[in-house]
Amino acid sequence: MTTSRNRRGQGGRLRTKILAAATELLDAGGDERSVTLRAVARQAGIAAPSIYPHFLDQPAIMVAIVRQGFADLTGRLRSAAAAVEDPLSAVCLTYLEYAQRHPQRYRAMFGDLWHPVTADDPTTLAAEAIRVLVDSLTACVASGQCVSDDPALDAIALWLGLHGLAHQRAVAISYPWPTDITQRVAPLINASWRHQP
Amino acid sequence: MTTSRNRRGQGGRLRTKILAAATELLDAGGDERSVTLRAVARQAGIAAPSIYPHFLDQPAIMVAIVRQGFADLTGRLRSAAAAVEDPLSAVCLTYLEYAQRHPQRYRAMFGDLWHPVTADDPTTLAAEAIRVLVDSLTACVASGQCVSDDPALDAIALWLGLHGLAHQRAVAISYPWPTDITQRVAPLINASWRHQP
DNA sequence: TGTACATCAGTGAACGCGCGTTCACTGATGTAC
DNA sequence: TGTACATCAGTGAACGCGCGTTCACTGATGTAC
Repeated sequence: MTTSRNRRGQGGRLRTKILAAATELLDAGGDERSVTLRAVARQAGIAAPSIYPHFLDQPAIMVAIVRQGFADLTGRLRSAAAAVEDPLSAVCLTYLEYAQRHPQRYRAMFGDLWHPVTADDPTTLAAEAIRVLVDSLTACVASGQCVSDDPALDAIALWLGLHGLAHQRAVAISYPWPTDITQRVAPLINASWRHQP
Repeated sequence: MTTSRNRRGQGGRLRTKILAAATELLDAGGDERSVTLRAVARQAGIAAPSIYPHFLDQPAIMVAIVRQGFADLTGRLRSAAAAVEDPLSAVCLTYLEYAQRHPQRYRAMFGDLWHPVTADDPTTLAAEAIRVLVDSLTACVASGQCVSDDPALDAIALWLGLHGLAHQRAVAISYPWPTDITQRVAPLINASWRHQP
């Protein structure tokens, strides 16, 4: 892609390129096994050892993808939560939309075994995204549009339903889902906490 | 393990042993990447080429594990569905129990990308298990214990909720789930279709 | 009953491959004087 | 303004490893006669 090397002091730019190449591989391959260090280097058009100044080792690349995915998802959810009308629904739909738009990334984020090691491991990152849901539900209850005697728990239950749909959609690409499953299932999932009009 | 080779005509027995070894590896390793052909051979205490008379190639081993898992799960669900009292709840709890007892197998069954190739590919096998849920819900409606205007769709929605919980529990082993999450979430999930007593 | 032989379960050694990682390097870029 | 030099981005070749798979084989088991 780029024809010349980065200028002095701009070496960090390659990191972005590497991460983009790795994400492309994940999205295309549909399997994190295809995100090997050498494959990433090939995709980025660089020599394999050039990755090391930017990533400690091969797993670090996957970790970076997952972190970036969570940052992206959380950002979108926060934007949705700022909607004036029915923010809770907006958050739910945004969540499902993200998973549908980037199924492989979603799978990598939520389908991998989570190894809590550092402060910003996937568990923590996921909790951040879920917190947006909790806050939305809490606000919904506070405004009297929803009812719940335990918003935190109900939000987790709601998230489990969303995750079930999102994950299974990301996995079973060829399963003959009804095309309107989101519209039909999403209301069912949170019907318990929502006043019927 | 076994000290002598199988007798003539009993060669098929090794297949069982290989499959058991592969399942042990999956359960222990927590990652299907550890189920390599050579690792399976080591675990079974045999030479690597000895696997070939029983499995076409390495992926065939994983396929066999998944198929066996679905057969096991579907069998348990059918038993639960035969319960005299509240069969639908029994089916749901059995489902969650299976996933909790064999998290790695559950992940392999439902977390992998599903490639529909043959008539008994994972999609079909999963549909068989889900059918038990559909039938239970339908029976529940027929007996007047539940209400639903579209049992097939509601059953899928119910399954998505179950799957969300089961899968996430299988993945986030260290996540601080409330210990009573099954009891608290399961009723929420299907509250919409169940008459309150 | 004994023996030659076909069959079958399982093995050991070897292959080529892609992987992650290391090492010494190249050559352009900026800086000190 | 010119030049020597340190720095930095990125490379090419090589390593050892575990992998999936192949091949020719061994030796026990059953069977035909």
